[in-house]
Amino acid sequence: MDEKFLKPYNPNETEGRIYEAWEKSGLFNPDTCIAEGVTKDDALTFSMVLPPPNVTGRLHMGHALMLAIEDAIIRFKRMRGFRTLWIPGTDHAAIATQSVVEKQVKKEEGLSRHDLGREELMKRVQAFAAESHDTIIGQLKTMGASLDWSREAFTLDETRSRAVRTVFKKMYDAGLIYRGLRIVNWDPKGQTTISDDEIVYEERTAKLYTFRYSKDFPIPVATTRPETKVGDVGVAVHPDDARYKEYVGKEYDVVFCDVPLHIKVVADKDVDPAFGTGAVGITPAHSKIDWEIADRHELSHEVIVINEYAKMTVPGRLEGKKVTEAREEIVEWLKSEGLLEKEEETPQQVATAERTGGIIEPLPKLQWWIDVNKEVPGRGMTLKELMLDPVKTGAITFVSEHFEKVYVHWIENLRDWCISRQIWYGHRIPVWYRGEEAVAGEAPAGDWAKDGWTQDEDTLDTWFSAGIWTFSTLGWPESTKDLATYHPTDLIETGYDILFFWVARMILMTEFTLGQVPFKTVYLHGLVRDAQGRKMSKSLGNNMDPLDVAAKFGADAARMALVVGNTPGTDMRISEDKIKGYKLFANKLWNISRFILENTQGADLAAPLSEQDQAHLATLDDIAKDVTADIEAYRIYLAAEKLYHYVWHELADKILEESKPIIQGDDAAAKASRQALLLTLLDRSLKLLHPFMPFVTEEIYQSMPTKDASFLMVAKWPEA
RNA sequence: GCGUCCUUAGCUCAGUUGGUAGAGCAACGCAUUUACACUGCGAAGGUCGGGGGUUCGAGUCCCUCAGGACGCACCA
Repeated sequence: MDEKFLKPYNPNETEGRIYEAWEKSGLFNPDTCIAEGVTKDDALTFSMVLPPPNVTGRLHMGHALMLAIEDAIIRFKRMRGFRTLWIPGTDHAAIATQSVVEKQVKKEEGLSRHDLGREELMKRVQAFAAESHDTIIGQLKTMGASLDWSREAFTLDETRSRAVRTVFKKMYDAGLIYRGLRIVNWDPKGQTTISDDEIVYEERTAKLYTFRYSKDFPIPVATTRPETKVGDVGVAVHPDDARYKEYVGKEYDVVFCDVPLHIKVVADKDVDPAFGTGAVGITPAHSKIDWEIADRHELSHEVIVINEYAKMTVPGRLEGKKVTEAREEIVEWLKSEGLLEKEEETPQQVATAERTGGIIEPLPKLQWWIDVNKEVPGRGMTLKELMLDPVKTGAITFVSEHFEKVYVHWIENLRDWCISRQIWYGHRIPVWYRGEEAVAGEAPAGDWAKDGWTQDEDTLDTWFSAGIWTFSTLGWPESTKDLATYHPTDLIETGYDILFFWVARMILMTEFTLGQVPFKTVYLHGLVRDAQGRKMSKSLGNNMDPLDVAAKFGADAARMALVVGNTPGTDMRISEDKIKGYKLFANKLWNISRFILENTQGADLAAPLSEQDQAHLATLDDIAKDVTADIEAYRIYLAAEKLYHYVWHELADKILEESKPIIQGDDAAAKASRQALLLTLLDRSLKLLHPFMPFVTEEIYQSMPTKDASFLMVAKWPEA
């Protein structure tokens, strides 16, 4: 027996060394597996992309959970003989990354991005991204992820950039990408547009003011934003509202807080007669719904009274004031003029930017959009329908079916996707202008700048490049062998919090570009919370660093703790106590091995098994059958638990105890049978446990007399 | 407002297609130079949120009520 078993299992001495050996073997790469005869040339494929972590810093426990699940599945498939590919990569994460660096520069040097300029800021961001990338790759390896590093990708590298430009052009030519002036979600803090999904609503109480534009104006109007009223061009009431019927169509000129306004009364069914006074002041430039109402009634869109810095632009007393100051000023003015009729508290959902926390200012802006309601040429369906179709037909299934309902509900409410951002880090919009001319896709031939062309200043939403990840990582737009072999991928595994951001966008982009689903199955995991059930956050100081956890208890223990009993789609709680329990389990397995190896020296593996021992073998066969079915059905939380239970309470507590007198006894046949049994049971247990605890099982396997492959990682899965 | 999920042992959670309730941790009793930086054995603990229905049979399906979490939404 190897002397290493005389000491308790020490993951710190083992895990790094094992990972290095795996990596060196090249067996994470399916091509090597085929070359070495581990995988058959014509084996079924199983492919998966790693959801690329943002290059914004370090990995958290959510990432560790993701890796534990995905690596378990990939290792299982690899051992079962599948041609298995798991592609690693990282995401440039546009706004997220740029804002981290901007904050850093502001803090350390007191400079804004405009002080630095586009080129210099990009240098800083790229340096930061490179550093984050290296940290993240190290963390992925620490967790034991068996990713094929030869195929690593980055959402902003050359191959992926080309894919982005190609998809953009294809959509542009199909008339699905358009440039349009609309009300956007403007983040004054981040100085960029954001999509609807990047908004976080915060519940606050606001004041609802009821007022009249002037003493002789016939209709009182309610608002929570008096400062926007200097931009009003109309008042809308419900068509059936008897109170105001006589005024519909009439026009009024008023002077409101020194600003001359021309107000037309219109009837629109979107107005709720029961709310406030049943009349809405229409501010087309600073409210989405007002813009639409103005559209329907041919009211002017031109009146803009707030700028990108959330400051007033109307000439006079309000000019240059922040919106909050202007609000107070106007309320004072209304009071002094006797125009304020009521002031009441009302609950309000304030739209804020997810990344910066800035309060969203709706502004009209010329932006790039993806039209989700227009028929896709040649497909007979809109993008919305293309997103729904594979889910409805079952081409894509969700591991927890209820997410299918959530997904459908979201799509039913989906509007056009704003894809342009006014930041610098990301894929520059591939459109070049010269006068009235515009070309999309690739830059005009020759020295285009000299020829009078300029490229669009904006960059693309980071989810645009993330949306094509399943095929851009396989080399598209080249028709590569990888693409033909591994796409559609089999499984996407990610957090439910990015179902809309990412999963939905991948379905959209892939259906459009390839006419394929990006993946066949969606497995969504929940949030990792602390022992009290709170979200982990910097401000609470309850963050757990996967690296610290791995250093203290071992990556195997962390992985087991994250997987056992954690049903897909539901949040889980993690504590050091729980992880410690699985460190003890690793040690238990270690000692089981020590006992078995110590007591089976020189044993005959082919010895005939007694009836009792055959029964023990059959028990494990049943477990193996169960576990295989569980993992195939993505119930890996059950598989891991069953194995834990078997190894500890069946193999150790019952069979090992029962074996002591047999091995020390005089019945040579019984002893030989039992020795062969113990080695077989241990061998199979190691194989079954490997996907969940890859390091300790590999380390033991290397000392097993039953060793039948270079690495346990590529040993054959025990099929009953 | 629309939608989704949760409520099972003191705590955290399982319970795959309906067949007389399970695990981990905690707590209790006992054992222990044992393969085990500990571990083993044993006992205890639940009217499965309330009510109703379908069924030979419901933690599991349907309805309803209550409490909690979350997602979406242009209520000015």
